[in-house]
Order: sequence, then structure tokens, then C-alpha cells
Amino acid sequence: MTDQLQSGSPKSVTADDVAAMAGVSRWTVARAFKKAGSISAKSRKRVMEAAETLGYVPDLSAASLGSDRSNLVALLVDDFDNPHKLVMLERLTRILREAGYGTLLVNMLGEKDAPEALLTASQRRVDAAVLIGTQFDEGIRRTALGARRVKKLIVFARMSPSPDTVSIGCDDVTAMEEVTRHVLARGYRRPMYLAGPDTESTRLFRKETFLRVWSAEHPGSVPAVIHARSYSLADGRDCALAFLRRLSRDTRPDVILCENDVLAMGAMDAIRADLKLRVPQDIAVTGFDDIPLAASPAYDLTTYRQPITEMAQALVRVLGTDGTAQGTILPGRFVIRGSA
Amino acid sequence: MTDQLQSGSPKSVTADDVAAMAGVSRWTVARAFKKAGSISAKSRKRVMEAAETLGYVPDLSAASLGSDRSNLVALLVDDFDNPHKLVMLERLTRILREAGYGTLLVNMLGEKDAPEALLTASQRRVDAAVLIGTQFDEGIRRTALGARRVKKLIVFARMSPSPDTVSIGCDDVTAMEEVTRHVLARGYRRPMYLAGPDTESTRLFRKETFLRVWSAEHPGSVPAVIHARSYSLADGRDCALAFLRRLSRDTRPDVILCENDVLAMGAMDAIRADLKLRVPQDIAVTGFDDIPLAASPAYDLTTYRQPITEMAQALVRVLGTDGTAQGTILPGRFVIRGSA
DNA sequence: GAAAATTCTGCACGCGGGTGCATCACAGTT
DNA sequence: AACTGTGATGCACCCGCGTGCAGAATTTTC
Repeated sequence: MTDQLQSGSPKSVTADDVAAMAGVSRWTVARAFKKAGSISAKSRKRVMEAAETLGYVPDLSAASLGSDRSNLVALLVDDFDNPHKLVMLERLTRILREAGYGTLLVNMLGEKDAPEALLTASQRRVDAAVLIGTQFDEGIRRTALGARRVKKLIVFARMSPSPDTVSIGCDDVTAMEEVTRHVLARGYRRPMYLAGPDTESTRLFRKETFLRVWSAEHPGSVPAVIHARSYSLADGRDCALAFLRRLSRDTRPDVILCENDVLAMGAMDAIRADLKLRVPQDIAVTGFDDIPLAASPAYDLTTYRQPITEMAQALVRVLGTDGTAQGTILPGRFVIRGSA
Repeated sequence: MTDQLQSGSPKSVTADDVAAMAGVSRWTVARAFKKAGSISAKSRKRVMEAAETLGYVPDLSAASLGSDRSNLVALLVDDFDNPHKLVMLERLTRILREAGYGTLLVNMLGEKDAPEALLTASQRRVDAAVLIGTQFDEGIRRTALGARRVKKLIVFARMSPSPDTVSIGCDDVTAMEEVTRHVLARGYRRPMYLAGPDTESTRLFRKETFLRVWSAEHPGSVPAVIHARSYSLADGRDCALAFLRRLSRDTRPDVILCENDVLAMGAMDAIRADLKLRVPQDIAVTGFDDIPLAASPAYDLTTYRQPITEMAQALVRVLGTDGTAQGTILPGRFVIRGSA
């Protein structure tokens, strides 16, 4: 029993073995495994039975050598601090697998690492490289041009302006309009915006939309905007605290709109644990993403849920498209809870 | 620019192209790319320069066809509800990549799906399949025996009794002894244990260790043990609430030890939001894993950190071992915060 | 019932590179 | 100057399957 796993069968079973057993040629075996293969029902049955008893499964890495598609997509992630990434990974791996794709998970260690990360993906002949909520894409795009094996570059949960990448994301503009209107309707007067790192490559329109809608309603008033060093709980807390601590009761904001839930939770930690204030009575907070913990009574965060499932389905559609595919922008859902 | 990505170069550059440019044979090119290749410094330099200008990178899926190793490992995950998985994925993908391995992320949708999940992995000729904190492994082990292409089956962050799998995990026994002693030292008298699903295949020794240590100190007293339906925030909360709600101030536990942080947070939500009690004054709570949010003041959870980095390094070592490798049990670190 | 239109089926060749061995060049020996 | 040992290099063959096409087996048509 012990070594069955190691040396159960010296060589793995190939299409030839199945062909021999079924009394057909290797190519007929291959046809039996393609849904569109022109093959008689009889021999397909024979082949499938032989494959079953032999435990044969086609070798995809060999298959991708001959054909020009591997049914493999690389998921490039650069920020594992955000629990929302786990939601995305779950949905993407599930839906991609159901559509017949394998997923290669590549950890981008930093901006300088991006080209190499893409390279390792291209070495596996991926059908597409998907940047998941990545902050930088311009440099990556250029290396993608170099790595000829990357056939498609897809930006997921972000909007890329590059003409040769496909973006699939949530409709940030509509979303943030809704959030801002809600904040306006609740009568808040001194808003503040807590954004992520202030890099020009960030392609979110949340901040801009908020400022636009707010200013339209309150001409002349310019909300404060601060940028956290990273999208992490600790940085969100530090950043919010550093800003709020210097303000008096009258000058401090009465609502903080945050670029995502993690920053929002950090801000809530600062407000409650550090400043000993209450949410939402003293300062209200909104987030973005609706990560699982946002629903916990410990935060009870008003936030906006991205349509991850629909976005993943759109991704599958793009993968199936041969030519130049269209990007997709999908509406999410505003989730009102107690924090604002 | 737009279509460079699509059709930049009709065919990708192969070792032959590099060989032609460097004036050597294809095999010399291959040697230049292996660290141990017997090749003269001069021709290696020529080859590398040619490869550089041509933008050549060896094709790993072709390489894995010829050799018997693919430098690819499959990560099988069945529970994306736990943020701790994200920590594991980050560490594993990082360290595996640094060691030259690619990672295939496979979402196991449920217990019945496990065999098929393993199959899809084996179709890519993975060097190993790693079960990450998976609840079931016995059934999987059997299918692994069937799927001859899976050369190694590794159980990560769990202990599997199967002789033909390699387990890499945290020393649960020592860990839980430490947690229990801490609880004892703090003078708690009516403990309760909140465990995950009660399946026999769960290979954690936390519950058993807690009961053993506690009973040794308090002979005769048998702590209550309840099982949540899943390792999710909501189930932890529901389960804890259902149990606690029926108890009076005198009979309810004064400390709840939870099998992981997510359950602990769920329990804290039940205690504070539902029962309007305080943590730790009314009921203390401990977790396990030390997920990032455990450090937030909103939970401030006393917990135990698994040595993920060391575990990932141990995994790399096992992958490099050709014969039957040894499992590894590593010590973690007890993290005392305010919740207990 | 024969000819024509359709399936089926088999095959040569290729994908990009690995393995093991045979060959070759060059340095050191006698 | 002929000889040997060692490292460098080239080559045949293989990995497991896809593609495109030609030949065989059916089915359809008149």
C-alpha cells in the first residue's frame, strides 16, 4: 500500500493503450474525448469503456503542445492583504474550472517583479494572463508585448486604459454615485475620502466620482482626501488616525468614505479604539467590496458589493473569444448596514 | 501598438532560433539554461546573449513532456471562507515560486468533487498535489492512487495518518497544550470548546489535546464541546448562540476555546452582539491561526500562529526529495491578546 | 442496385524540448 | 609526436497528443 502511490504503475496510460484495448487507432481515441469529434457512437462507447477501465485521462500539457491553446489561465495577484482577493479567487477558480480552464496562481512580489511574474506564466503557455485587482498594469502591459506566449492580457476588477488589454470590472462610477447620494441623503456635511496608495496607475474612479457628485451638491466645499500607504488594515488605521487626531470635534469629518472595506475597517478601528468615538454617531464610515467580515456586527459596514460572479462569467466569455474582445463593466449592489 | 499583443510575432521563438543565432546546436542552448549543464563559458555566454536579444524563454510545458518533472504543484483548496487560506496561499505561492515551482490553484467544490479536482490537476502532470487545510483526505488519497500522474500527495496544515501521503503541519498538540495552560493559569473554570464540522476525517488534535490537558487538571469535569456546521463566521456565531442562549449566568462557560479564528470571531459576535455580554469579562475567547484581523482591536483575539513560512519551506524540501519523504511538524507561536 | 454524398478512420508530421550516448576538441602525459 | 583523459558538443529517438488530409466504410439518392 505504501508505495502504490509512488510506483503504482511505472508508466502512465496513454491514448495508445486505450486504442489498443478498444481496437481502434490512437486518433479515434482522441476524437472520442472531443465533444465535436466526428466519430461513430459505437466506437466512442468502446473507447470510453476502455478509458474507464484503464483510468485514462488525456494529458493536457501534451495537448497544449500540439494545439495553440492550453486551457490554462494565469491569475496574477499582487496584494494578498485583502480578504476580498480570496472571494475573487474562489469565484474565478470555480467558474474557470467549470468552463474547462485550469488556473495558475502567480504571486507578484512587487512592482519590479511584475515582468518576471508574467514571464513564468508565459512559460506555461497560458491562454491568458489575468491581473486581479492589480495596481500597476502599464509596465506589465509592455512586458506582455514582449512575452509572445501571452495571448491575452486581462485586467480584472480594475479599468485599464490600454487598448490592447481587456478590462472586466465593476461600474465604479455608478457605484460611487450611489454611495455618495446615500451619504448626502443622510445629511452628512463634512465628508472625507480615504484612498489607497496614490499611484497614477491606479485605475479606480471612485475618488473622482465621489468628489464630482459631492461638489455638484455642495459647490465650494472640497472634501479632504488622504491616501493610505497600502490597502492594509494597519495602514488604514494609522493613516486615518494620523489625520483625525489633529482635528477637533467641530472640524473633524462626520463621514469617511473608504476605497475598500479593509481601509474602512482600519478607519473604524482608529475611530473606536484609538479616538474612543462611535460609529456612526460620531463618524460614519463606508467601504467597498463587501468582504465577508463586513457583515459581522463588529463592523456592520455599509459597503458596495462587486458582481464577482458575473465578472468571472464575463472573463470566461472573453477567453472564448478569438479576436479582440470587448471589456465589460457590470453593476454591483449597494449594501446598507449600520456604519453609515 | 494595438495588435502587437495579438500578433506581435506569428510564432514564438524556440531553442532552434537561439541556436541558429548563437551558431550552436539546439542542445547546447538547452544546456546553457540548466545550471548543471556541461558547457563552456564561452558558448553559454553566446547562447544567453542570443536568447536575450530574441526574447527566448524555455517552454516549460514542452519541457515537462520529455522529462518526468514539471515543476508544477497543484494546490487543492476546499474552504475559501477562511482568510487564513489567503495567508497560506500567499506564502506558498511566494516560496514555491522562489524555488522554481509554478502553482496550480484548484477549487474543490465539495467532497464529491475531490476526485475530479485531483484529476484535473493530474492532467497537467503536476509534481505534487498539496491539500491545503482540507477536511477530507482519505477518499482523495484513494483517487490519487488511481491517478498515476500524481507523484506525491501532500497534506498541508493537517495531519494525515495515511502512510503514502506526506503531512506538513503545525504542532497542534504542543500548541493546544500551551493554550490550555494559559486558560488554566488565568483561572477559568467552565471552559467550552467550539470545534468545526464533526467529520472523522478531520485530522486536528486540538480538541483532544485540550480535553486531555484540562481533565488532567480538573478530574471529573468534562468541558462542553460543540461543533459548528462549517468553519464560517456565520456558522460559528449561530452555533455558539444556540448553545449559549439556553444557559444562565451561572452555568454558561467563562471561556470558549475555538478551533480557529473564524469560529472565534463568530463566537465573539454572538457573545457581544446577540447576548450583549463582554469579552473577556463575561466570556473569554481564544482562536487559532492568527489571521490578520485577529489583531484588530475589534476582536483583539488571543490565538496561536502557525509557522506558515517554515511549513512552506518544508514543502519545498519535500518536493526536492525523490524517494519517500518524511512529514514535518513545526512549532508555532502563542499570541496573547485581550480576548483571553 | 449502382453511383454519389457522407461519415469514419488512419496516418504522416509537427509541437518544443529532454535523455543517453557517440563524437569531437583540447589539454595534459609519456 | 603519439596517447589518453576530460569536458564540450551533436544527434537519434522519445514524450503524448493535435492538425490536416487521404483512404475506407456507411449511408443516401435515383
